[in-house]
Amino acid sequence: MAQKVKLSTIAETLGVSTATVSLALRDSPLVALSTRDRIKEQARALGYIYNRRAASLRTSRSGIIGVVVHDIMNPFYGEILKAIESELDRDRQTFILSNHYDSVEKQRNFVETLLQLGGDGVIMSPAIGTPPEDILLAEDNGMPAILIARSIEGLDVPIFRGDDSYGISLATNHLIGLGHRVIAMVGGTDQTSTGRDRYQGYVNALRKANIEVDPALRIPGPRSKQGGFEAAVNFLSLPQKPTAAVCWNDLVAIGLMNGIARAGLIPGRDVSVTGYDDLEEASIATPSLTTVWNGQSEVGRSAARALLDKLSGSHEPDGIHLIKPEMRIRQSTGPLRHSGHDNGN
Amino acid sequence: MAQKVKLSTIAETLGVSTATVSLALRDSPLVALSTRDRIKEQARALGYIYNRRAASLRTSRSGIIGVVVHDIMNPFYGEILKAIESELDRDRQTFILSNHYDSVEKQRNFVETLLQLGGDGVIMSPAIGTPPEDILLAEDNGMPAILIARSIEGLDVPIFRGDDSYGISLATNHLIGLGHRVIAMVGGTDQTSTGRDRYQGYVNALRKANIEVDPALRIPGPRSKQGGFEAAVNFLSLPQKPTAAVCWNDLVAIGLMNGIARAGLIPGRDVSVTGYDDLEEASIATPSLTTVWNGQSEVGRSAARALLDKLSGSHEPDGIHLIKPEMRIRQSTGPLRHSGHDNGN
DNA sequence: AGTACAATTTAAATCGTTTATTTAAACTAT
DNA sequence: ATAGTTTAAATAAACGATTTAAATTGTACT
Repeated sequence: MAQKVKLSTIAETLGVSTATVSLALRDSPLVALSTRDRIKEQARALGYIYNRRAASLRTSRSGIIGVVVHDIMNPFYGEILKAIESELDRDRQTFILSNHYDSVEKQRNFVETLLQLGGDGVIMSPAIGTPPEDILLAEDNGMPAILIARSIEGLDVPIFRGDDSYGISLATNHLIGLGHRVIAMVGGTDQTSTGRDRYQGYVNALRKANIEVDPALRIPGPRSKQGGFEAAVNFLSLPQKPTAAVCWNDLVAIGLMNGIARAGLIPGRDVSVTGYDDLEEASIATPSLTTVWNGQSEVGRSAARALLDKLSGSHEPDGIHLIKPEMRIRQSTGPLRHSGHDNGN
Repeated sequence: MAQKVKLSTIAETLGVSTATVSLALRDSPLVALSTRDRIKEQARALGYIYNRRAASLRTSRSGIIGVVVHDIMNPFYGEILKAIESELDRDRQTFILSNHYDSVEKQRNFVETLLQLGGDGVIMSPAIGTPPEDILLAEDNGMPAILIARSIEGLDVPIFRGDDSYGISLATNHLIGLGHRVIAMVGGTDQTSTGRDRYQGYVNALRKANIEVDPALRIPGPRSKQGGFEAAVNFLSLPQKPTAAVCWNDLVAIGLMNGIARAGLIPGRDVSVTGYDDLEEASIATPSLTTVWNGQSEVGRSAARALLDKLSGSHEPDGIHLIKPEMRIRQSTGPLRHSGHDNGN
């Protein structure tokens, strides 16, 4: 590798000062247009590469934004990330992505690393059990945080997420409207705000329809396709013989449908299943999945926008921003058939 | 935010020099153990945060490694990324992830950004049409590159990938062994090395079994679940009435099976379908998918390892590293039934 | 007491930018 | 011409760490 080209290399070969070069490359009107052109041309010719760490050392803006979620391979987060990416790209910000897999420690390491790199801000879907201090660590060191998808108690940081309680009640009401009375809830956990909200929404909808809430109809845990698949056994052997399932998300729903199909029943006919999120996949599943659109792209876009606005000082975001979910009715739900799924028993 | 704590803050409050503090925090034997302890304690007490950009300005090692692939939401890359992540984590390297969506320009921007940030190295699955110069840009500026999954002609950079030609011939042979003679190939593109290799493997296997290769049986294009789903229509209306499909990857296969099911046929019985990659999802699909394990975790792990070794100077990797794929037989393939999929016509 | 040696600590240069302040040159207006 | 403006470029001081040569201190031995 040839000697590294830096501002001073350009300056020397052109017989000007580094200050002039620095200003010229950033198109400052302080340097004459003709000089600017000469300098830019030379920079290109020499293959100059801007050294951001040197610059940010001086300016204390790195152009780096961190994003940490449970699992970037999970399509739910994937859709959010895609929206964040396109919003940040537009502002020419570099973003550093990480999974925390719900490990508070991994998450803290990430925030720490980001601080070391001089990150300008961070967007996070906090790990289960995140103590407020871990978020404050960022804020206190001048790196504003925005939360997505999950809240943290006792913390005043802007958050963007879907209205889970309302959303799940949409799904539940849809099933009730189809005549179902024994409706299970499959997946999720009480350890996240999202989990509690969704269960609450399910309970509320049942109550409002005067259906007794049977805690045994809840199968907590699954959050993945694999989990939903495995939960099918459990679901099919519930003594109350549910005719429908409100699932934690689309992945669980698809997994559950696969499990149900594997047992010889036809999802959408013998058992109605709703998902949550409306992933791309929902519409091509077999049967296509009735689900609730959870505004992933909206969450990602507006969280990123909020952070950028805060950084540029143009607007200070705060409080909770709830995106209104919407029902998407497809083939995985249908009217109650009186045989139920136990083959006429 | 309180005044920023830096080395000199610690030095002053303790009455030592910044040199001592710097050395102490990195556990240099040059500084007395007692002093080291005092300094570390103070650093903790003051909430000191190491400034990596300042340090790397001096040391020219940033601890940043870039990874760019087609689409991180694609589970195939997801599994590779997971392996890379865990390997880099072990070495406490930060990794910056990006999609290029097969845009050469987006990919070049990423490399450029990485250079600006002082990235130590980059792992890439190059975008379609990547000119060798774009890789050399990295190498020439002291940032070694390692390729994964896809090759680039005329470039001497280490690469790790599955043996596509061999792998796809495994799948093809499996179908031939089951009695199938009219076997379509669904998905993929000639624009990547992978695409050409896989088609070649399919052709070779057919030839070796003395089956005539009919170009019309190739449905190029699809690489996603959605794509496979849509290709079903096309597949089912081929005049040669194929009884089996070798798919580009698991996603296409699953999509295709969904499409086939939607048309009233039963995949695994009426039409045999093979996937490629052996994603987690393959085993829970309905029917479970016969596929070829493509060594994603192995590719990711060894590519990361190779880069780290190169950076540490302990070993210089080079050449092509082919991972041997393995057959995974499940329920989506079965013996040829003489009715074919056209309902006895 | 003087010397040698090891164990600690420090001063100062350096990494590649940015930016406030100066200087120099070129115009303007009297 | 001269003082006053504008415009253009240069100087030099940061930013926050690392690193090496040099200085300081302490110990041991003759």
